Amino acid sequence: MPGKLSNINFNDYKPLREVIFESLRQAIIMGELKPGERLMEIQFAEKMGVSRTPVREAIRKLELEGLVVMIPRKGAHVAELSVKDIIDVLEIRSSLDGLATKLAAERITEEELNNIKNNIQQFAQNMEKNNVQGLIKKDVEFHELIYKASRNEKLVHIATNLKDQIHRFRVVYLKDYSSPKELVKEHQDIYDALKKRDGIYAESLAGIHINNQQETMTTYFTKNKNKR
Amino acid sequence: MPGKLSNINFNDYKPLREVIFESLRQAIIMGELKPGERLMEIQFAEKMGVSRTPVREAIRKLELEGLVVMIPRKGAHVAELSVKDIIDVLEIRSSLDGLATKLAAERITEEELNNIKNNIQQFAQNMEKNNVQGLIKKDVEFHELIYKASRNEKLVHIATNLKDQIHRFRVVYLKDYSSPKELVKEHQDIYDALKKRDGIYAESLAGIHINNQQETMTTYFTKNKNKR
DNA sequence: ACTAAGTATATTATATACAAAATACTGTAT
DNA sequence: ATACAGTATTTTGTATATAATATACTTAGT
Repeated sequence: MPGKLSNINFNDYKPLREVIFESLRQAIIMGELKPGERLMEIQFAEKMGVSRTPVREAIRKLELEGLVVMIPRKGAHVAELSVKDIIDVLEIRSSLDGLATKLAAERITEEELNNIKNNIQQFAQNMEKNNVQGLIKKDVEFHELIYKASRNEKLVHIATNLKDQIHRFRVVYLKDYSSPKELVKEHQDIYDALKKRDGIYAESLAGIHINNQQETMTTYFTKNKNKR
Repeated sequence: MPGKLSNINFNDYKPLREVIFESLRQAIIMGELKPGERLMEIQFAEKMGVSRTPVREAIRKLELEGLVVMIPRKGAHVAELSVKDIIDVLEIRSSLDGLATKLAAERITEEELNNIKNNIQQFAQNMEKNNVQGLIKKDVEFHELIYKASRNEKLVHIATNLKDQIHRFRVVYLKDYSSPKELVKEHQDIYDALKKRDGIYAESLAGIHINNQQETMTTYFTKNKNKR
């Protein structure tokens, strides 16, 4: 068989519902669809030039993921984000990041350690350039790298979901209230612990790292209470 | 307004898709639908006397929950359970049970503590009667009580999902390989720590509790390796 | 018997249709 | 103006229809 053909994947068909699912999901995570905003099937179907059926199926999945709330016979709307919700998510993340980092300390490869090293470097570069969007991206990536190194797919899945649930909000507060310098220091410390394969220390550092974020976030909310 | 009427909830309408979702979900968790078994829309639709539409929507949700795997254009089947999957789930549970128990130590009410006390008592009764089904039920309930006391709804949601993903399997191994006496002791210790509001100790006990289950499970698999 | 091509059947993916409920609108009475 | 009843419109929930793909079933050739 000619080499070229073997590179083509004939099985990359993706159902419409999946495309729509990812599209709506992204729109919610990125804040284009605001919390509380109604999701009307016909509207999306027409905008995308498809029928209601695949849109409905996409919304069902988003509902289970917690990004969308359904009220029978009334329809779906983007899930609201209360302060309690965000604290709840960060509480869980603190624990799961600890676990992921502990597992990563046992299972991470040299290559993966290098990827993390590079990530920290790039984070620092974005910091110098005052590139907030880039900072967020690299911060998200840092945690993804560690989760992947844990070799626990379900853990990756849950963490991704939790991260996405509060991403809309992170964009807001990370911009104004966190200090990237501290973040980069914390990332560096975690990396060092991973490199030394010190699971217990890495675990506690990761937990503290998220707890710090929780505090930053709480500060943000007490200062901006009036805006709500 | 007459008192009687106010007790009636006119808003208890549940869409068919939800009924079907829960029904299929239960069938998978309880093992009536076996891992790998195909889920064909028409079949279920006819059996339940409905159209394919609500069945499809139910399956989409089950897919996101991880109980069902979809292959485009080929259909859905009940997710298989590898040993790795179960270890992964228990790894996460160990961490989350620790978290839930720590939080519960801070937030649990006297009434909830009593419920746990009763639960342990009932567990012991089932043990004397050699009632395996009852044991499993009370064991599940014990953990549910603690999760609820954590006052973190998302944590409850995730833990429920994880629990259900491996429930089919638990039924098998808990019957033959775990020693209820140790379980009751561990539950009792966790209860004592909660009562004393000793979060740190309660957390570590809860983690160990799940790790023990993981070991029991590993033993089960090494002994039954040939059967697979 | 075993394979391969061709055909029939079953199943999924999507679109459309229709009933029932929710929402928006309109006009009337106060 | 405000509240309310009644109607029109929109939207959801479910059923059905249709096209495309996948699976099962022949049957011819070896």
